Amino acid sequence: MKRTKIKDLLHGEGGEVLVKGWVKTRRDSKGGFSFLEINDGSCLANIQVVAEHTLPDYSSIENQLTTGSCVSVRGKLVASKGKGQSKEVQATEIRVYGSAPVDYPLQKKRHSFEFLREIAHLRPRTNTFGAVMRVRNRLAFSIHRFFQDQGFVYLNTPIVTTSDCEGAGEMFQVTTLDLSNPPRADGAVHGKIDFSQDFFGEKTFLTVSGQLEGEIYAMALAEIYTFGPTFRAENSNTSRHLAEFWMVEPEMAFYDLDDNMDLAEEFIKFLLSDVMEHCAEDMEFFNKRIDTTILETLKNIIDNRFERLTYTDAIHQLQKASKIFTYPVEWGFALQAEHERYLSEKVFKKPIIVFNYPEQIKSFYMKLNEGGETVRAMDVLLPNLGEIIGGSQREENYEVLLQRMRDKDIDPEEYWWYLDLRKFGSAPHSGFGLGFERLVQFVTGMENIRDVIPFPRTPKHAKF
RNA sequence: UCCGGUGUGGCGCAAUGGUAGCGCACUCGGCUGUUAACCGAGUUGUUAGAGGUUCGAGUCCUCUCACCGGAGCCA
Repeated sequence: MKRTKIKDLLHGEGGEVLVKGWVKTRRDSKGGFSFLEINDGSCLANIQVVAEHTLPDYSSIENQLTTGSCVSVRGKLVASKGKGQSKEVQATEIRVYGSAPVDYPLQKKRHSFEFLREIAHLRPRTNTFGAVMRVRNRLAFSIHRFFQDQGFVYLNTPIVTTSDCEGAGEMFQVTTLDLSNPPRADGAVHGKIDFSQDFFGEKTFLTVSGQLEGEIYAMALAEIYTFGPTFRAENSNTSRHLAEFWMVEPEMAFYDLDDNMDLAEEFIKFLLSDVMEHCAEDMEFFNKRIDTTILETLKNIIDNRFERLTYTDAIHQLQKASKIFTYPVEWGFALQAEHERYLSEKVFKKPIIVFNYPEQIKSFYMKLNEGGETVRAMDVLLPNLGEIIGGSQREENYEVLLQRMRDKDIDPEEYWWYLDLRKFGSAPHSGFGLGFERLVQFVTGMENIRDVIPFPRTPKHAKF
């Protein structure tokens, strides 16, 4: 007999069923039976199993039916005689796959997320992490659907790369050299390490972004997107940063900055409404237990147009604010978290897109506006979260790009292939990057980014 | 990395410088178509580590470690 998932069971017809899952809790009745709450991860809800103590072999398995144990239950799906659930399984046979001794760390009560991080191998069995991972899964799925429906090509960019100055952050070096005795140039004991003897014959790193490679394929397939892991070796200790995280990076030929912003806004709205529709039960849970405003917040975002303002207008808005900021508000300086929050949370009270940033504070590949003071960069800022998307129209003019690289001390030799894209059949194009974990964080209302990825990697932490 | 905070039974938390306690979990007993069940009893601690001040330190001081929050960097 095939196992029925609890998700399907709860809408099922009744009759003979086979359920397999983990015991959340057991309540004994001296009326000669016990209640088992079983969860199999297919949904948030448990199924209640009624276990008569007259079942064959019940006495021999009774002390194995503990919180955390894994069981297989054959029985009949019937209407529940008790309150609190409409259906339950009247067991006719219970088998224990694996019992859980009393030192099972998950108790029938709330645990702190700090504690659960220490037991990352067991935390998926909690309500919260089950719900987070189902939502995360749905978001990943709908990211693909959004782009696939519009004919974008899913592109896999390399994890190991030789570019070491994309400017996105510190990089993890990848090497197979013997670190206790690396080969040295000209044999000197303290000479420079000779990376020509390394696995790839030169210095290599884990990627910080697939954007530049994405642009290559956008210059052939027109519309592509990447969705993969990225790595930053920054010593960032915040609730919004990971050393290993997943990023979505669409890159589109023939898109200008306005098209880019349109796509970003449409993208976010699509993802939010999709998850509200398809993860309704889990989202209700978040709204009840994690953040009581989350459903309202998401709905607001779906229903309202993102406020778009230039960096210059943002500065004006901040300058006329009565609030005293810790960091100076002056044209040419980067917007600080406190500035971004003030704009999205206090002034506009909704997502905002700031665009046309000063040229000096943005990357070399962003398209220079006329006048040369600003570049066509844009950031999507969400209330309570901050930056979720960063993007730009790319510089497609060969000479301008070359000059921008020189101005920012970037060796054009190293990016010869990137420059070639402007030399041979250049085209206006744009793209953006979305931090996947930040999206999951925002949608679920979870406060710490370490709790929306199965196994978080942060400074001094790579366990599991 | 900087600033601030926290570290006490398995988990969540108390404790003016003066005998380390409560809730949950666990064990035993009672009760019940139960719902984070309930009622009664019981077990569980080198108070993160090292040093110092003091008659006396969980509490004050110094250092180390870990974790949390905020900031910077960014997605």
